[in-house]
Amino acid sequence: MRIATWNVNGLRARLEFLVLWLRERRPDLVGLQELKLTEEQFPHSLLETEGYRAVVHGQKAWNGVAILSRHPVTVTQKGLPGQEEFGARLITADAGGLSFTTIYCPNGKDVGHPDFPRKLAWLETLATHLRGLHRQDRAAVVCGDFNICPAPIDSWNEGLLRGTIFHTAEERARFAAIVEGGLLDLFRRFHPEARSFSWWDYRAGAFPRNQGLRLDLLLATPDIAERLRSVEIDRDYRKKKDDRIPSDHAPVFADL
DNA sequence: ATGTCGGATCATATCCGA
Repeated sequence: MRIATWNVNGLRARLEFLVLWLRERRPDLVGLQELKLTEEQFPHSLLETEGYRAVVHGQKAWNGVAILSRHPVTVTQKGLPGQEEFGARLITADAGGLSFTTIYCPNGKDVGHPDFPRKLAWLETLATHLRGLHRQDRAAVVCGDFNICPAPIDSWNEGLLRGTIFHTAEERARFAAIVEGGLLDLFRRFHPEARSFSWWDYRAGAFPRNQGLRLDLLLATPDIAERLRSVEIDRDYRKKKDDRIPSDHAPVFADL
């Protein structure tokens, strides 16, 4: 089974890219973030012709998450309870014999911005919510755009950026509390030393210079980590394809 | 070079968020 996460940065702008990727990689289960559309605008029928059912938690213009599945999928949660005012950023479904959650963490903007403490509170709420979810003691995946560099190795320049957004001790402590609830970072488990990134700013030639961050993660319970065969950051799909503009995030996928 | 995107609007140019 192939599971994946991808921040598409606007599904309507990325639809051709998404279809090409689905055809080439054939994932079974995909968490998508930053749809930037309402559920009514979601291209259900087009994706059905590609072999995918979808559950969607959307909103106008911003945020929005969805789960695509080649197999039957049942939504069990839309939205992070208590944090709804921060937008449509969480969805959970049962599919493929596991609980699959995808999240889009608030960006936080910078450490002095009012959104920064709100981001920390959102992460604390997520940790508490996931502990409740995982108390059911079943196979679970939590994936998405965490908007955190989990460790110095996950940044192109920790020395320059330490203490700035994505690189603070406060964010890393909230992230540690999430994984300490019983989740493993599949990419880091499979590639303990790799300096690989999943996001590169559109500006300043960041992608050709490989000035990126690893913000997009597949977390899973230990029973799933035991089944892990490979994990890959799909850097090819951060590249322009013909005249199509890529998302600023690459997909990440794992084979179980 | 804070150099680019996607989406919305008091729209065909400018803003906001990332």
